[in-house]
Amino acid sequence: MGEQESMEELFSTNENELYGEELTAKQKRIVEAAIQMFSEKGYSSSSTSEIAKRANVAEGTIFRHYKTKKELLLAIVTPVMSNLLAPFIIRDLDKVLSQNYQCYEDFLTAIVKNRQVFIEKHLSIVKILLQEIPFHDELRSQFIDRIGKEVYTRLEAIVIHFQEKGKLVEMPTQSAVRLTATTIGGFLLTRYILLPNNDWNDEEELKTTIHFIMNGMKA
Amino acid sequence: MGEQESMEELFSTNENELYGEELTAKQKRIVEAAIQMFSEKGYSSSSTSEIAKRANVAEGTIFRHYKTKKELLLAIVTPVMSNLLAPFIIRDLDKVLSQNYQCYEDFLTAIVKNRQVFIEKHLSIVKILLQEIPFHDELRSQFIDRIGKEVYTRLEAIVIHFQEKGKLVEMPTQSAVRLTATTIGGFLLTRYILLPNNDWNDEEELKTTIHFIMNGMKA
Amino acid sequence: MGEQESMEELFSTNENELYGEELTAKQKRIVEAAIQMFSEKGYSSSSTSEIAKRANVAEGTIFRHYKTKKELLLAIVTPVMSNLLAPFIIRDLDKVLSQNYQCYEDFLTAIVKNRQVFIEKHLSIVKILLQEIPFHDELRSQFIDRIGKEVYTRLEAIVIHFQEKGKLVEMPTQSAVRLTATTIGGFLLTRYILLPNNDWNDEEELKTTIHFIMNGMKA
Amino acid sequence: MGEQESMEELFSTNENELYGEELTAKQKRIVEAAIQMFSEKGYSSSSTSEIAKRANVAEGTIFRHYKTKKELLLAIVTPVMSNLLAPFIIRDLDKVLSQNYQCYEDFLTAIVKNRQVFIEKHLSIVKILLQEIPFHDELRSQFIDRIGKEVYTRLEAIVIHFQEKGKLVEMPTQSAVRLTATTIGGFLLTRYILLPNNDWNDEEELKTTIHFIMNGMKA
DNA sequence: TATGAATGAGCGTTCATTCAT
DNA sequence: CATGAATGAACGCTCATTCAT
Repeated sequence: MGEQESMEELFSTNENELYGEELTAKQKRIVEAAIQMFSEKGYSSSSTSEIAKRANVAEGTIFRHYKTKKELLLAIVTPVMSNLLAPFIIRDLDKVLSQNYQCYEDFLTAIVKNRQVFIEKHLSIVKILLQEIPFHDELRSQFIDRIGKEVYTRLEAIVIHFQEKGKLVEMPTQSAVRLTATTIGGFLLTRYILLPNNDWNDEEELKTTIHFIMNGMKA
Repeated sequence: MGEQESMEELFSTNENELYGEELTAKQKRIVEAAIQMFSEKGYSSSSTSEIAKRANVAEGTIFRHYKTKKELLLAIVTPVMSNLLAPFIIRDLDKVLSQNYQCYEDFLTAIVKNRQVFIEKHLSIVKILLQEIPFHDELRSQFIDRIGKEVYTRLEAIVIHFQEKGKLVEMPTQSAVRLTATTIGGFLLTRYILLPNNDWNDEEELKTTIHFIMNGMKA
Repeated sequence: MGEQESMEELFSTNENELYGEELTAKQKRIVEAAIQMFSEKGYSSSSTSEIAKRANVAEGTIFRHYKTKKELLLAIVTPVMSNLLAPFIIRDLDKVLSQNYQCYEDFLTAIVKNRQVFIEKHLSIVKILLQEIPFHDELRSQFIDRIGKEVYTRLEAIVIHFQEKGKLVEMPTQSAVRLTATTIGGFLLTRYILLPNNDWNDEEELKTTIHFIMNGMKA
Repeated sequence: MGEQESMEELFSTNENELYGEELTAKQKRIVEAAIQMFSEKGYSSSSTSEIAKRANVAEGTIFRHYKTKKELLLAIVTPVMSNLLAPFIIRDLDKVLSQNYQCYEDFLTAIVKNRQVFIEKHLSIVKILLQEIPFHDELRSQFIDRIGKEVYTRLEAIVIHFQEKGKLVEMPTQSAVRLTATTIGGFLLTRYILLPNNDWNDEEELKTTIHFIMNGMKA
């Protein structure tokens, strides 16, 4: 109970502050219009003129706040990217590791649930991020170098932890990490991007997915 | 043994014939230049004038062969899409099902290996396909309706087959299918799109992945 | 005398307001350049890029004010079309009819003089209008349905009026109208379009033309 | 009677020979397709590629027979232009003049009827000619200098002839010519170009028109 | 700070014409 | 003689960005 709570806390992100209070009303409208357009038609097929129209703002106003169209993209996408995998980067992650086996399942469950809330809230932006990562070096390097690697390191630590306890099959750590990550990632991708229109029983589905991972990694 | 061979045959695609012999030399150069550009900068950030330049062809020549830029995209991407998941659509898939447990692993192994060859050969196009599916209704509906659903039906048949034999945990069929599909899909995505620069031991990795699925789905 | 004056008033058009005051300086230059080009080389042989050059304006500027090249054409041509035959549509035309025979000649004289002033002022545009009517449904239907038919009705009323007074030969009304209209129209066409370079004695020519009509329609 | 006949002969044009026998089957199809397109959408909005398509001929074939698109236009339009006013240029026109007053009406009637047949046969080409004359110096100068002036001279001779006989009002010859020419021209223009869809009683209408001219020119 | 008119480079596409087959 | 692939200039139009107000 107390554990649950503390974990929830652990991974919580104050989403209200993705973009700070410093955004003016017009800026907010610009950002919202841009998110809408970018996710609908893609970044490079969206025109600043239509963004301005949807935001009910003069075209020049966009460029007062964001020097270029690309800067607007980055302003939208980087905070989400930073926060998306934030829970894995938290310092006291280690504490979690010191807990017992059941808690590993709980840990996975909690983290996935938490990320689902986050993704649901920022689904459009997540889509934009996935779309644009391949074409913008800043995004890609930030994602891979800063975020991907950190997450990998954390997950590696977890896996080693459980492998040492003899609870996980002897497989290359890298594979174990990848299997966990891609299973969860695959689930989230399917759930929110590929087949969002299926009628998902989220509770059930999550349980199954975690079970599948645990089973798969067992000896 | 003989089985292996026949299966290999079963799933083989004559990649040389993705685009028939009917392509002229210039057409080939156009298609190649377009593939290069689309995968580098994305479809809508690629200009027909630069494609022409790279193909060493007059811009008008592109439009003699493809009425529009979009038609060029589709000409590149649809054959790959059709063939990508073709092995799952083969009629005598059912025969495979009548075989024993070990053969299921073999079946998965064979199919993944085969798809790896295909993907490696057409990696750029696969990337383009993934990028553009969200923005082109023709692509999306073709992918989901015609291909996705067929594959799902086949995989469902396989899963039910093994569930009936009592070899698979009692989980919702849909989940079982999704877990298999997303695990393999997740592996391929990671292997070729997200982290292609890792130094992968493909043989080992595949074995682990299959094992993981089999384990995960066991009771 | 006083009558003459009031009639002159009756048919006067404030040509200064063909295009309202709302046109900016650049817009005026665009419109003028377009009129020049369209009348010189025809609408579809005039390029927006050369119009821009002649107007000393960036090409994009044209499209800020007129969504398409065709919209530019219509913006130029429709006000002239509306005003060209406007005098025939005036409500109190009937009053004119209640006057005596001499006044009919005066009426024709006044109307033709008035239209000559208008045509001289907008000659280029009238040429464009005549050229483009066959190829633009909006123009043709507007000209025939809205304007042509109204004018016809008015002229018909006049002719019937004088036929009832026994002053005109018994001919099919339609023919009488056509003869009047085509005689005047033929004169204007010859005067301004076909042989504008003849040295015309306008005063004399008009008198002769009216006399010709009056004579021709007499019993 | 014999007179009538000889006049009919006088003005007859062997329309079959507008374009000589030397046209190959493909050339005929090209010319026909071009006439269709030019009159539908105008010369400069018609593309050689669509003309080729409609003629069921390769695009290159057009340029084998006509060096340029413009040459094709001229090949279509000049024979019609030459023949359109041909009757006025005939040498023995003078003979006609030596005849009496009734014959003048007959003369006008015969000439108009004859030209109606010609126009009906080549209506599309006449339309093209009218459209394109303002934009092609060759056409305009040929029309004005060679044809217009000749016709004018002939008509002038006729008018002077009748004025000398005291049968026509003393008006400037130029005006008299113009009135005749524009009345007939105005009729033909209205009949075939402006309001071809009215249900015309050609016989009646022609009689009225001629009467109108005769009346108008009487003292 | 916010505007929106103005820009001119660049877009996808069409064009009349050429020429090897 | 006929073809149609190839051309590259020119087309109408859109774009991200600038800047005077």
